[in-house]
Amino acid sequence: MLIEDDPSVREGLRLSLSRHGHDVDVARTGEDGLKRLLEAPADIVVLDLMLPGLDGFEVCRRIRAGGPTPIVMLTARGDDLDVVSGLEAGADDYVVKPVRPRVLEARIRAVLRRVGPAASAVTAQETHGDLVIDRGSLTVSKAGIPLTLPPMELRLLLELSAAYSQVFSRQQLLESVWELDFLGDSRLVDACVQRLRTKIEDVPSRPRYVQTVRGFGYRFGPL
Amino acid sequence: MLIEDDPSVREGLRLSLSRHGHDVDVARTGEDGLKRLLEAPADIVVLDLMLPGLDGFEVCRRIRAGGPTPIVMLTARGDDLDVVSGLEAGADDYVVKPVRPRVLEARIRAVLRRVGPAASAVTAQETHGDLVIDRGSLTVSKAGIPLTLPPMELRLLLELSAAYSQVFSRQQLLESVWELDFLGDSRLVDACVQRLRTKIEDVPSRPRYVQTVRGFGYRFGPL
DNA sequence: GCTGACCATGACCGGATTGTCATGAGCCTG
DNA sequence: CAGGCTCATGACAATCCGGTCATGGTCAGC
Repeated sequence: MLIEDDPSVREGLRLSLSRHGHDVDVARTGEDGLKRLLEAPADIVVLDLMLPGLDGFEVCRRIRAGGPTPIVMLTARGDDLDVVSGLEAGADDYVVKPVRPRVLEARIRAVLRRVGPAASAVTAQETHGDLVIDRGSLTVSKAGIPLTLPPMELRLLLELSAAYSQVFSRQQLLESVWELDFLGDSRLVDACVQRLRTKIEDVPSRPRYVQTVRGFGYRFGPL
Repeated sequence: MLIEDDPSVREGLRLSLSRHGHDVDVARTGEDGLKRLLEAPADIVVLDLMLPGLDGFEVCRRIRAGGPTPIVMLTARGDDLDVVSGLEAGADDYVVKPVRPRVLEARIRAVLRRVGPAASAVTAQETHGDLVIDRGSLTVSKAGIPLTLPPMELRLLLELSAAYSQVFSRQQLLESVWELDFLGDSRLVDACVQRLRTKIEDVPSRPRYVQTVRGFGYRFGPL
């Protein structure tokens, strides 16, 4: 995943990385990058620091909070201080622009070589505020306290959170979570959502995670 | 382990690294460094490229051949080509002199952070609380007392503990542990888990090691 | 061939979970 | 402002699920 706002740099690097055999996904902003990473985790992230909107450091910290995905920072600022703070924000390497594609490629390989074997063993977990969802161990914890969710509620949560901010109709959820194709109306989903909310929300009537979209269905994510 | 021939650079870096809490061993030549690494393996090697005698690249390759010890290259030559060949020789990072101690420190930390968890996984022996699993000798002991586990229970334990905290469905376990592809339901896995628990758990009804994930399967690891 | 350990299977039980329903609150629309 | 639709809430009984046990089969070692 390449997160870079400058179109010429972006396309140049994308081309070069593709040529070296990488399957490259690109994002223009930090928000966009984070969103995509939730949907499709990447093996490594190349992250520009100077981004519109969310700051590169912040993006780095959030990626790091969400999992062990390695990060190579890419920036025009080569101050010692910048390098140090970049690495301390959780980056695995820090490369100063202008960068030759060959060098970036070599550094990416060095990081991937190191990470490679371990990466698969580490569980993928997402963090949303004080809610942590670990898809490997199928555990959910809130503010550090582990929750034990019943199967259906857990499946519902996994399904919703996998597609962050996407709206699901009840019909869709009945099919994907319950594997039923139900004809007609059912309040089944409502009931499950409700039970889930009592466990993961602070104030179930003012949900922060599972939102109701009146007339359509439900959605995972903040307002 | 710091391998550097220039006395002033060597002492400067040694001081700075010590101050940051590292236990630094130094060597003046590549031969010397390699010899010492055999006697006392280091957590990481900082390696100057311009060495008398054995060439830095060669040293790097030999260290790499000997094990997964991470290497940070340190050199005055900052050509793109040098960087690329240094990384391809197996270095984890490549730093160009003159280097600020803080920057080197930050880069060392970044490499160690990444390597840390993997390095300890090298041994064939895992310890989980008072339970020790040795994959080499296929022995398991609890609180120092060796246990003799029947084949199936042992295989189950090895399989589950290999992917720490990962959830396995009964179906998956039947395939990976029993090498059956069973259609439909069977209490086989449950029964084996139960027998295993009576041996490795203090309180089988409150397991610390093999957890039930209701509706999904089993998992090795704490809640 | 005998013996004992180990393994697979099925039945059963208790408790957690779930789907349904009735009721009431909340929100748009006319 | 009232009506109607949508959703939240709480209760309840049927169901599902996993733990436990008893039984019989298989295998290795003696």
